Amino acid sequence: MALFDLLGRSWAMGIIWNLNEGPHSFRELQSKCETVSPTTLNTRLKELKAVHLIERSVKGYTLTESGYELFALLKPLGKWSREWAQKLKV
Amino acid sequence: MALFDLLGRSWAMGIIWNLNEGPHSFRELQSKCETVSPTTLNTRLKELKAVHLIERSVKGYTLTESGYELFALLKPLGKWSREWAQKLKV
DNA sequence: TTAACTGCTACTATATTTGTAGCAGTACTA
DNA sequence: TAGTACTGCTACAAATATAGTAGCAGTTAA
Repeated sequence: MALFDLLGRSWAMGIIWNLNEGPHSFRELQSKCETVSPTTLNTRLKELKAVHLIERSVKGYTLTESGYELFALLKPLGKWSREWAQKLKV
Repeated sequence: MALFDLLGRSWAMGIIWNLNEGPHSFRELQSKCETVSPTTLNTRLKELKAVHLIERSVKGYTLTESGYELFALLKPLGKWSREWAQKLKV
């Protein structure tokens, strides 16, 4: 349940989702996650670093091996959510 | 991203996770999610009902068909998180 | 030296969550 | 009939999390 606690915080999954596309700088993440405040972004990044899901490299923030594993599990949610959104509209 | 916004709220995933085991009453959910306040629980239940992921039956709150689909996608996270927790301890 | 970046912090305002108490309804039992 | 014990849920204040804006200190390049 600790995972749900971690992921169930604002932008945690959004950050992981965006980092899958490759390394991103702090400001890049800020613009990708449009309404995230720098305060929250920094807090989330610290938390994700602390549990080794992301790390800082020269190129910016990147997913660790574990981070990629987690993304792989999250990925199907993307497709499902689009189908689910369709159903809701009807 | 609307899905991440919805799931990225406190206890949203915990509720879905617990409801997979079968119908639960309000008070049962409250005791399963130990530190959830009734205010938040009720808010979350309303939100999940609004998007038809859960519904109320005679036996209590239950997952809808969509809800079960979503749980199926979330399920692998349980196994993964245990392995991940192991790594962190080392 | 200046300009334009970078990651990040400080600060206040607003939103969310907690924690506790308790109400109104239903079912059962004495 | 009155009492007890449940139920889902609401009210309210305190604590916490997030947003939004401004700007600092550092690096890079002209």
